[in-house]
Amino acid sequence: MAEGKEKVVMDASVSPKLDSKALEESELKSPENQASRRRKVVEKTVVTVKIGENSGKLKNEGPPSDLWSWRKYGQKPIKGSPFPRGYYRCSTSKGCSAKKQVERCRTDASMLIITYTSSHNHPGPDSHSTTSPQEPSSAVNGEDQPPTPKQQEEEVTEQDQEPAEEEETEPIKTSSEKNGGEEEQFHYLQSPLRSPQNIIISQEDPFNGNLEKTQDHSLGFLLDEEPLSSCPHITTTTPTPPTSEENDFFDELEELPISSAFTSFMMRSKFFDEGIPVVPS
DNA sequence: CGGTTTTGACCAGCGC
DNA sequence: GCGCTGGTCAAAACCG
Repeated sequence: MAEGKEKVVMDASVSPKLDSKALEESELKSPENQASRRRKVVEKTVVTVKIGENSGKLKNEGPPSDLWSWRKYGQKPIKGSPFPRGYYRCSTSKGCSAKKQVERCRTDASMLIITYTSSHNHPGPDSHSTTSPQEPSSAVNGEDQPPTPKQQEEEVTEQDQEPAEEEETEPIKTSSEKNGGEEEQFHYLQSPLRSPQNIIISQEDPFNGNLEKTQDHSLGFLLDEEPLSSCPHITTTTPTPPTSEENDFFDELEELPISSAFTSFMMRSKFFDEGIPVVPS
């Protein structure tokens, strides 16, 4: 169980690419590909973000705060989920095939599940901003796409359209045991990104059966039972109340688009490959 | 005026 | 083979 999650994260270190490249190419080549890529499996990066706190400014469903601009091209209600899923495409660059799906955790509206597909084939919007002191410089080798060195900058968001359904739903209070299991994730997440919230990243590799299994599993129980543990990779709750010092620190961070950092971070699979301090036990 | 968002319809893949 | 669900496109409306 908990291990599953870890696994997910770990697997995340798999390099995400290949497909995306092929995809891009095919996509550009002919429109027919559209059909082919419809349900094709592509590398997917799943990020779970807790927006409870941010909801104040981020409202609800719009965590998409990468440095890239996203254009919404569709929205669909998903079976089994009271919340619709939004489909976004990168509008920063015309040829960019980066896409992402944003949906809320069906049981915990404060949790957002963002699924990134494909990667950007262009440098980010340029944030000139420091290259993020949080990321290890060793991660600078974009072996795949131009690693956009930027991370925080603005928060984009959407507004809450849902009448507050469960916005305040109790954040699955993970008990201590969960904490233990999640610890790793938390570490990993917090370390590199320093995010005060709970962000879980998991990457789905079509080539990796493991992952799917894990996810499936989570989802399975998510759909049928244990409505409480809803989010597949969720984790939970604020683990530790930051001390005043940290609090301050977090406070600042909160102002930063965490997701953005996250995204960029994820985009750089390199980072994943090398920066991940987490290790399977 | 340009870009983005919204909504409905269509198409393709997947499961039964 | 059929039905269902998910994903994308296209047109219209809205906003900055």
